[in-house]
Amino acid sequence: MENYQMFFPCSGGEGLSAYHHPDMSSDSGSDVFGSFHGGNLQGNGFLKMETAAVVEGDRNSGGDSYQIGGGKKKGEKKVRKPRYAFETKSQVDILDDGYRWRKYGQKAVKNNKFPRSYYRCTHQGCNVKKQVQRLTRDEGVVVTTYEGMHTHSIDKPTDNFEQILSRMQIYGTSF
DNA sequence: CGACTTTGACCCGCGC
DNA sequence: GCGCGGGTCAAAGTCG
Repeated sequence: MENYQMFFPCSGGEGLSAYHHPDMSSDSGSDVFGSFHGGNLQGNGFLKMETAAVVEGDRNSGGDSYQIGGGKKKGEKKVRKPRYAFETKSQVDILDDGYRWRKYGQKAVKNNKFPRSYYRCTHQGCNVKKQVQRLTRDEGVVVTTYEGMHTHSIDKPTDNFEQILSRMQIYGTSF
């Protein structure tokens, strides 16, 4: 939990640099994930994004009255906050996307023997959460689920991953 | 000394 | 109503 940074930003730029965003000016959000499915990152095998599933889509994600255990629904009928699940092939659990995350919990999942970690953006007024879970079948696959959207600029300049994050923001605001 | 991780307990929704 | 599973809080500890 100390040298994950070495994997990602600059040193591990190979995997990230492989992801070339064609021309993402402001076409359409759906095209974003189209790129993900295209498997542009598979070139290296170090980092690969394949699945991007939007579980929930909602109107407000930034300044909603988020209450703990108040009205959280995970069903498909009741939408609360947009959630984006990314299946990422990585050796490390922590995917440093440039933002600052603070771990606030860790629970063992029933179906997985690996615990799921809960992270929260440490920026003020930013209620973005993310949870990282490793698959039991493939310990090299990490599922990162983002919840909410960042209302601030990126904290740390990461090579090209920043652009990926930008894309995610664009896609998120579309909802 | 500040920021962050760890870990147990608590809370809540849901199924039985 | 109870138990289970999942999500979050908060105190204490750790690291830079």
